Amino acid sequence: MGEVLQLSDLQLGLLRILWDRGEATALEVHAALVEQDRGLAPTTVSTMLSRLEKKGTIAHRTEGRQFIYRALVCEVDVRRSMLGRLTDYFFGGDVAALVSHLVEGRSVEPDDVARLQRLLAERSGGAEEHDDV
Amino acid sequence: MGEVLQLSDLQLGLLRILWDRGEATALEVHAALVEQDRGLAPTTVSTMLSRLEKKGTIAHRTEGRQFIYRALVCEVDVRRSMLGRLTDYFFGGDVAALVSHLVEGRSVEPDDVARLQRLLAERSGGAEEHDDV
DNA sequence: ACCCATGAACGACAAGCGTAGTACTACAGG
DNA sequence: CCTGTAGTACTACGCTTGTCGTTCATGGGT
Repeated sequence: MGEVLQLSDLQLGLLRILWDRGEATALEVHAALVEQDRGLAPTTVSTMLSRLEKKGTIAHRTEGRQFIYRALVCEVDVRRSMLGRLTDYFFGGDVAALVSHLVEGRSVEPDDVARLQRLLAERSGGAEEHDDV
Repeated sequence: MGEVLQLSDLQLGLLRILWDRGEATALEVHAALVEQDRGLAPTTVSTMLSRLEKKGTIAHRTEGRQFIYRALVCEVDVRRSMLGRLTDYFFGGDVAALVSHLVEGRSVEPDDVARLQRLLAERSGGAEEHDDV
């Protein structure tokens, strides 16, 4: 349905800030960026924000002379879309293959394994159908 | 420890071809691209290949007057690196969280769930240590 | 009524990507 | 020896990103 969104690091960073706080002025976004050691000039942030808006990813309303931005795409969608791309690319769209890869990799702790087992059990025992993501 | 590789779609596509066949001339790469409906001029492919080489991602040797390219990075590394980026970004580096997200998503079939359960069982019961990815 | 500060708008610029045409080189066949 | 041809090198162009500086508008304080 919606276009496949292809976001860069910085763009994702801006979005994340908007997701985290719902709305923010350009200056707030800038401040947040600075806090995460991402030091950019305020104007740079504004520029990025405008461009993102032009693409329809975010929008703003005006309050006094400040712009208050908010995201138009939700994190889940972006996440899904970017993950989907990777999945398609490296695993031919086979999500299970991707999961295997992850589980086989070194970075899953025993605790997590247990957690995932529980999750899968729920899933397979599953008469329950959740619609939420 | 190498640099974090940030590859675009097309770049990944070229790499994939090299990974699949080990080595290939520019023309072979072009042909392969065409086969996957990615119709580009041969010169475009060459250009891309050179740029990739300049960045150290691939290399070539000369045979006659043809260049035979091969990848200098392996698929596993690229996969890991790109996946890692996403994981860090969307799940704070928590691979298990990513796996949860995937499993909770709609696209895992019952068969796969079973497969994954087996995998996890192996993993938790696991005395066996495989080194391969 | 005037000036200043604050913040948006506009313009600029370098680098990298996707795309491709044209120039050059060197081997092969006559 | 000369030429055709195959295949790389060079150059170019438009577009997006990251990065800002500079200008412009406007509302608030004196």
